[in-house]
Amino acid sequence: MDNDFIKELGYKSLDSRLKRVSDRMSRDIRKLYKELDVDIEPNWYLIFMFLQKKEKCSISYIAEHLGYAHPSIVVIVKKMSEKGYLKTEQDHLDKRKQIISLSDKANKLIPKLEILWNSCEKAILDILDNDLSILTYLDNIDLKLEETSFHFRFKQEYLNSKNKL
Amino acid sequence: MDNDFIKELGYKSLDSRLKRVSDRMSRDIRKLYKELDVDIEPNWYLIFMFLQKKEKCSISYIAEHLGYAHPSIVVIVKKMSEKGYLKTEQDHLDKRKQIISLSDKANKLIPKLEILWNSCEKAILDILDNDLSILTYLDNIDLKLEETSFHFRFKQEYLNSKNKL
DNA sequence: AAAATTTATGTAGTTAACTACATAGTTAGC
DNA sequence: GCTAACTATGTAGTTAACTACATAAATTTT
Repeated sequence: MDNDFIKELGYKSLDSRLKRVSDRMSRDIRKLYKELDVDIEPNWYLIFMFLQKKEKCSISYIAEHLGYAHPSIVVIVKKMSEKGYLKTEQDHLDKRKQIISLSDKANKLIPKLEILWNSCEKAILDILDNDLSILTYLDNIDLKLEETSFHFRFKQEYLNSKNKL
Repeated sequence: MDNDFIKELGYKSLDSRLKRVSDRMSRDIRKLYKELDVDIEPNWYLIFMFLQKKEKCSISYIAEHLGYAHPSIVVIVKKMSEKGYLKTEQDHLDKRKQIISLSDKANKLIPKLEILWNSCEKAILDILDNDLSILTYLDNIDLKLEETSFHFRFKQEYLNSKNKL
């Protein structure tokens, strides 16, 4: 874009900037999934991959390790189960827990999904010009926000400004 | 987070990673706005700032220069007008167009908002460790996606993979 | 000058995240 | 062993973006 106001604002609009990029990417991913008539939602890929690695685990375990709030995972797991991609069994020791795992249907589909995931990966690598150092910056942001939340930082800066007046 | 699966996936989950960071930031910004009982929505700041610069312009002009779809702007402008922060008049030459500008109420509030925006800015600068080079990477991603959409890139990679089989 | 196309705005419904709240089961403290 | 606190899951409603469609006005084509 020629006159991109958000870009012009620089770091001031960092969150809008990040949101805009990720929104564009997920929109385009969704578009191709639709075109190819894939039966799964784009945002299920993290759950598929995580369960490939972990095999069996509970909803809150998934939420914690993906860094999402648990209701987000509850909703995705519900949809994936309805489509037959997940098996759920109750934990015998702790009856509150649901033990989630991939179904046979999921395991059969995964090779096809992997072609899709790998293509997406290549497209990402391409837009990054094979330079992965942006990840270092993202790691650092994550680290800083873990240390002290953005809410706290923002609030402190605000209170400082008020005191100076 | 100790075991962060999204981080572990690296560039493969770039879009989820970007989304997660921006979501966290906007959530925290919203939280402080609520705490301080500010009468405006966090995502209005781009419109306020843009109209400070442009003074008068149409909805689609705003949409184009912020890089959003027009209905997003329509909705925000509607809410801001209802709260009395925007004036709208019909363009005499082109009766389809609405000419939008900041109201007196908006101009009176802006000094207070600027304290907030500046504090947010400082917090962002702080999490970036005063190193703005992440912006260069984002600029580059924007540039690449402008050249060739992510949808096209992803599709090409997918078709290539299919042909190789 | 009529018809076709394009542009500006608006509306309705979708998505993927969230918070706040509810409920049931588990663990800890006394 | 009862009560209180915590944990796992689930539900309802919110948010900010979107697409698809609708309509009216302006512009272009024929």
